[in-house]
Formats: sequence, structure tokens, C-alpha cells
Amino acid sequence: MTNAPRVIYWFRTDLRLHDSPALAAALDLKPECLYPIWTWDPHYVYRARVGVNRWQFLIDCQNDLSQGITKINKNSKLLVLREAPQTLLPKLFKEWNITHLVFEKDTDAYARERDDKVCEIANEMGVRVIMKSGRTLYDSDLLVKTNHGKPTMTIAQVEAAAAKLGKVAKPLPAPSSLPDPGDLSLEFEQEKPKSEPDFNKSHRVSGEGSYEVGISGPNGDFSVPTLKELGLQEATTPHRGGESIALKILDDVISNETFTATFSKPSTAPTAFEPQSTCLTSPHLHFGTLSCRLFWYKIQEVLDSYKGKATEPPTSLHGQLLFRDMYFGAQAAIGYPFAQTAKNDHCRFVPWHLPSKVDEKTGLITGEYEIDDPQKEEWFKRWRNGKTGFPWIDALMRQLAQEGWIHHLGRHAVACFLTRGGCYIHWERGAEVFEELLIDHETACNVGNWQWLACVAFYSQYYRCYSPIAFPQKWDKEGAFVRRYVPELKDMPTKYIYEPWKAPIQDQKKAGVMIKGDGEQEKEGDLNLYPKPIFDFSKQREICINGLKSAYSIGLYGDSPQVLDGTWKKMFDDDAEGPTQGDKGGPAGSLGDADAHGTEELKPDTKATPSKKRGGQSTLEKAFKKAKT
DNA sequence: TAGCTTGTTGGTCTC
DNA sequence: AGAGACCAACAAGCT
Repeated sequence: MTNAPRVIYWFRTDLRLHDSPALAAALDLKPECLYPIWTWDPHYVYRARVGVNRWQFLIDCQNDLSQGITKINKNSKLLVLREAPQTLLPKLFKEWNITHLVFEKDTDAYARERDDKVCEIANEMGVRVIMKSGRTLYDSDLLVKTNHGKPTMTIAQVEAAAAKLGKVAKPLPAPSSLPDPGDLSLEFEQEKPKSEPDFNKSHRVSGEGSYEVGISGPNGDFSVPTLKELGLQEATTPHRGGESIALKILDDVISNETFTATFSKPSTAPTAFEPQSTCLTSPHLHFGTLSCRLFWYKIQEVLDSYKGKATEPPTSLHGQLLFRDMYFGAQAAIGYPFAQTAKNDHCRFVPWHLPSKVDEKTGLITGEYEIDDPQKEEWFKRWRNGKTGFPWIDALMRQLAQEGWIHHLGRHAVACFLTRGGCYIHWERGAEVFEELLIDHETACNVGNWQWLACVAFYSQYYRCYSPIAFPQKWDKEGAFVRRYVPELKDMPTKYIYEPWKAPIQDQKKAGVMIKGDGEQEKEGDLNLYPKPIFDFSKQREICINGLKSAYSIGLYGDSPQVLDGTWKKMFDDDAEGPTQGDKGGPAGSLGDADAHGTEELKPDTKATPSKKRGGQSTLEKAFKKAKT
């Protein structure tokens, strides 16, 4: 009888009320009722890597949003529904007599696939879908289109495309009123998800139970699940989520005009803690509790009235937001392969240790990897656990595990160390650890930065290598940061704080710590133990640089036929760093049996040979002669 | 065309 | 203390 719209507003990575073009579009419909929902997606619960700190942050955001909604309309709140959106939404459309589904566009590969499916069903059921861009400064698909249809790989490309697209959209105010939701009956069966494989099993102390209590939660009130329901221990991060916190951080940043106008990322200290040297807005941008466009214009207001010399992109605060758009543009154009080497035409192929297994049917990495060398697996575990014996690296990795956040340059240091500047281990291993532990993890930025640091895309100056000893001394001669996060070393003399293995035994004993073993044993008598370094850094650095030099001269990319069929091994010297021995190789660097693909002769691959001075062998010989000296 | 500049964020030395 | 030269040498865009 009524033509008034009945609208579901589907919150995802836009957990805010201010500056939401999608929410504004929903309200423009003048709906008779508005259901603000969150679908508790098993993909996120089981298949994405999400550590306890990011769960806490998400739950904070949801609770704060729900309270924010209730503040505007006491009859409304965030309705959390525990089922996959692909199966749940069609049932809700019917049950609640929905006319419109509205949400913010998400260009992550899985999100696109999910949303395509939902749109298809909605169309079939006669439900109109409204999707608005709002996660980035510019609609990532438009950015790509304006960049001649190509992934945005440099800031110059982003700036050129942005100039054509015009100014960033002005932020919208939060709504002053919200319609009531309609009838909340749920007369249908809950479809429970398959819990295996569960990538987050290692974090659970009891079974995951967020689907065991029905669609609307244990009290039937659509409550936000708790960590306990997820079987998780308490979070350890001091950083908390929610729109109200995000807006307060923004106010604090903006009220410091000098900080805002003269911000220059490369000169902020990665060793600063309590407080850190940057504004820590990244998790709020990820969960959408802070609009990047509001941030943009608040910065602009400061710049407009600032009398001194302000910094500019790419190092300025505006520059940081442009980088985010760059990575989103790259991901939007490349899709699923963006997060991996296999089939990624913009990612250089390097024969890293611990390569991913690739599903031959889908072409996607499975989350498992090959252990080509047990020593490298040990290095990887010790890196992951903050026990490499390099205090700067270990302090950062322990800060990551405890707090879910480390400074951008700290991320550079540990990423370079794991990949091209130390362990020569696959950047996909590192990206997975960051995915699990970072509270601000978003695939586009995480993967993009790992590719940058590994010098496989975005960046290529692999001879510029971060030293775990010299680099932190630029900001923290005394080693206060190390002393904070590696307490075993808190009394180590400053002279040895970044290389404690050089401290004489007497100095070690005086400091209450022995530099001994591999980090397994924590104490010996009264003395703490801190591990010996996993390797001689300068030797490994040399090996890595030579490895990169040979991989660059061979010039393969993730989509090169030799990479996909495993014949890449024939192009590398057996003695080259990485699993290059023999002639059997799997797709994209894994060690699987390549026989199934035949042993056809290598043909010169035009796409894979952009370099004029390709031809490898002499370069290789030179490289390895040098490595020996 | 070959050479120059630029690219968010290196290390080491000198002044 | 901080800037500049040099190290060794990548890619892309420009002239």
C-alpha cells in the first residue's frame, strides 16, 4: 500500500556518520524506515587474518557507531546480523519488505566479488542498489580511468589524474535525524558458515562461537559480538576505535597548526613512543571512522591561514592521503593479483625464499608456503616473534604484536630486513604477518608498501638498504625505544644497544643479560638471555643486493609465462640466492612439480624483457664474484 | 638520442 | 648539528 522506500543501510568499512556520501544518498530517499546493519561475515571471521587487536578495534568502532545512531534516534542502533551477506541479505529483503539497499563502494578484490553477487540477487528481487564512493579522496575506479585505465603506480600519476578530476569532494555533515528501523522479525533459518579453514585459530583460547547464538546474538538484540564470543583473549593494544575518538584525534592534530602545516613524513621519528611522532589516524581511515576528505579539508584550512613555509606532497599530510589513493587505485585496477606475485603484471619476480603455494585452479595464493630451506623458516619465525638478535628489528616486531601499530619508517625497517635487505624471504610472508597484526591493515596499502619495500613494484632502488644498526641512531642514539620494547636490554650500555653481541661478557653480566642462543630460552640463572643475531648483516645485505641485481637483469614479472609454468628456474644461475637450484619449479616461485607443464624451450618474452642490458650471465658472474670478495 | 632529472623516508664521510 | 658530496647505479619521463 505504501510507496515509501524501506531502506537497508549496509555499514562496512565506513563506520561513521559524518561525511558519508552513501548514507546521505540513503537519507535522500526520504525512507519510511532505515535499517542500519552490519553483516558478520565469516570471510572476515575465518578467512582473513585478523588478530585480537584489530578485532578489538572493530568492535570499538561498531559500539561507538551504534551509540552515535542512538543519539540521533533513540529507536535506532547498529543491527549486527550474524550471517554471510550473500545469503542473509536476500532473506532480509523479503522479510523486511526492502525497496533499497545502500552502501559505500569497496574496491578490495573480495569485497567486489561479494558486492557483485549481492547486487545480482538484489536486481533479481527488484531491490534497488545505491552504491557511492566514499572510502578514498577520489573514486578509485575513476582515478584509474583518468590514469588512462592503468593502475596508479606513482604519486605523479595520482596528481595528474586528480588535476583532471577536479577538487576532492567537500565533506558532508553527519545527519541530524535518522528514520526508525521497521519491524525486526527474523522468521527464517540462520545459515551457519563453514568454520574451516580458520586462519585465526592460533589466536583463539576457546572455540569461535559468534554464530552459535543465532542471527541476532545471545540476547536477540543485534548486539556487537564480544572477543569472548570469538574465543579470543583480551586485546593488548592501547589504541582504541570509534568515530568519536577519531574526530577528537583529528581536532588535536589540526589544532597544532605547525605540526599540520610542516609535517614531513621522512623526518618523523620511528623511535618515538608515548606519544608517537605521527597522528595515528591510519586505523580510523581504514575502518572509515574518519573521512579522508574531512581530513583533507581540515588540513587545507590550516594551510590557507599558515604564514610560514608549509610542506607539500608527497611528504606532507596531504601527500600521505594521496599515497593511500595511489595504492587503492593500483588495487582497483589489478584486482586479486595485486595482493600476490602470481599473475601480477606489475610485480617483479624475485626467487625469494619461502614462496607461496598457488592454487592452480584459481591462480591465487593459498596462504600456505613452501619451506625451501629450514634455516630461512627459522629466520622467518624469529623475525615474526621479535627474536632476530637485532634489537631495532625485535623492538619493532614486539611493538607490532603488542600494540598493532608501528611507525611507517619502522615498517620500512622490518620489511626491508625480511626481504631484500636481510633474509631474502618472500614479501608475501611479511604482508601476511602485517595483515594479522596491524590494527590499520588494509590490503591496498599493506600490499603496496610491501611491494615498495621489497623493490618488486613502486620502488626499485634496492641498493638503498636500511641498516638495523645505523638507521635508528638517526633519531634515538640512546636506544630508548629498544629499552622500552626489548626489556632484556634495558640496562645495556648505549654503545652496544643496537649491536649487543659486541658487548664484552663483563658488560653483558653487568647489564643483567647474556647474548646467547636463539631466543628459545629466556633465562639462565639470574641472567636474562637475548639471542645472538641470526646472521652477519653486512654479508646478507651483499647477498640480497646481488640477488636483486640478478632478478632485475633477468626481468621476469608475476605474469611472465616462465613464472607461471615453473621454467623460471632455468633462467637463474643454480648458485643464485633463493630456491633456484635444479630445473623444477612451480607457479610463481613455489617449488611444485613443473613436469605437468612440459619442458618446452624458453622463448624470449617481450613483456618480461624490458631491460636493454638483459642477458644475465655476465651480470650474474660479476655479481657473484663480487659477493665472494 | 643520450643524457638529464626526479623519485616521500640509506650509509658514510667531511666540513 | 646539519648540510652536501659521494657511494653505486634502479626506472620513468623529459628534452
